[in-house]
Amino acid sequence: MKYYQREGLLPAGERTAPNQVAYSGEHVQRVRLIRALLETGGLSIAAAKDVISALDASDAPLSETFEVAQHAMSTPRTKESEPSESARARVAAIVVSRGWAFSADNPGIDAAARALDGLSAIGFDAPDAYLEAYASAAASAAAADLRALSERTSRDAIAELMVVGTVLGDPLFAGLRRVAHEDATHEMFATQSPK
Amino acid sequence: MKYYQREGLLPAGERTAPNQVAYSGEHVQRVRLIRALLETGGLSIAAAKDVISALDASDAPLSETFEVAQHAMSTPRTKESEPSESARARVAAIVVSRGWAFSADNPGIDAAARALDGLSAIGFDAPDAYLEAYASAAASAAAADLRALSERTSRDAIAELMVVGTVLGDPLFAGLRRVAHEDATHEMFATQSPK
DNA sequence: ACTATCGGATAGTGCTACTATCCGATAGTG
DNA sequence: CACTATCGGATAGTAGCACTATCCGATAGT
Repeated sequence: MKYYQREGLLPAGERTAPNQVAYSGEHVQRVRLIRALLETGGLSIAAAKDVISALDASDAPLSETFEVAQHAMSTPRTKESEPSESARARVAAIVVSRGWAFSADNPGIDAAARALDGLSAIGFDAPDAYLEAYASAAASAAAADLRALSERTSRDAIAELMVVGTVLGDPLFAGLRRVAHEDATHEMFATQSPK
Repeated sequence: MKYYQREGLLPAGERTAPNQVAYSGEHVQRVRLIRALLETGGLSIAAAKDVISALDASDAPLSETFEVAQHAMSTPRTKESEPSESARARVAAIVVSRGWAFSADNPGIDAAARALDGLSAIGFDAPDAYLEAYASAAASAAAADLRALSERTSRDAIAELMVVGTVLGDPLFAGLRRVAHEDATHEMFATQSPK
């Protein structure tokens, strides 16, 4: 906690006396947020710092705040190698066919392309139907994110949800997909008894 | 590379002479797979080792192989705290309402619950519609995974795709969701010029 | 006055994922 | 057949990250 303050993640508490500091409920919430970003979102301290300072910069335009969140997520813990050009083209093709507007340097393209490269390392060249299913799942999730955003009124509340939702949406999906997998395999290997 | 051999991720090459070793194309595929697991999948060396030794254990039952993959993904880089009981209940309710069969200790439940906790740390209590959207996205992805599996014939090929697909499906989705986000925000902030 | 506690600063720790160096032996070359 | 260059293998060292422990001076309470 003193460590987080040092790193600039957590503001100092309110001075009540020269050697006493009081922490409000807001601080507690902030700590929870930091831990969620670090543990659940898998961000590094540096990335989390970028995210929370974007949250606190209430005067920055929303689009900029969003970019910070996108960027924080693509700060990998281990260095990432370049995806193959064919995988990138594959992803771009699927995305274009869905009519999405995107810029060529969107790091999501590379991230998806790297996943495709990994799959082809075991000889699985993802068919269009597979990619389409994932793209459509991603579109549904993104649409849900947007709807959630539109229900908030204040600029700060929108910025917060935008940033945190960007980071925490992935683990939310990942967890649910794992449960869905278990359900699917229950049917596949009917050997184990259900629930 | 020698490091990977030391850690048991990569088998030794074929001896051609007492001090010469030849590497086949299989080795380079294996290296690609390892790097995909580590960099793209975000696994630790230890988790990747579990995964690849599960792949090589061709005689283990498929359900067991699958569990190894599930477990490897839930080996976090930073220690994870317990999710709140209410968030767990929330996830369980959504999952039950979809009629999924799952065991109470499925780590996906906790992962999703932690994400929910993080969201509520900024005052966002995910509405049912939001969770439903993510659950349905997860179901579609899981179904696509299953279909891909069913197109492979040999037991080894199925095990491989099961394990690697479990690990790499998340980053694939994550990348695509980020592109979808950019598309969505393009419409939201019509200030920047498209493409 | 006296001690106990607090905030703040500095230095140290444990872990992970590599990387560099050394060494003895063999492969290729004249 | 000698000589050097290279190779695999083993051991030790490194860099970065996320903390954690210790010290210190000052103030709060008795």
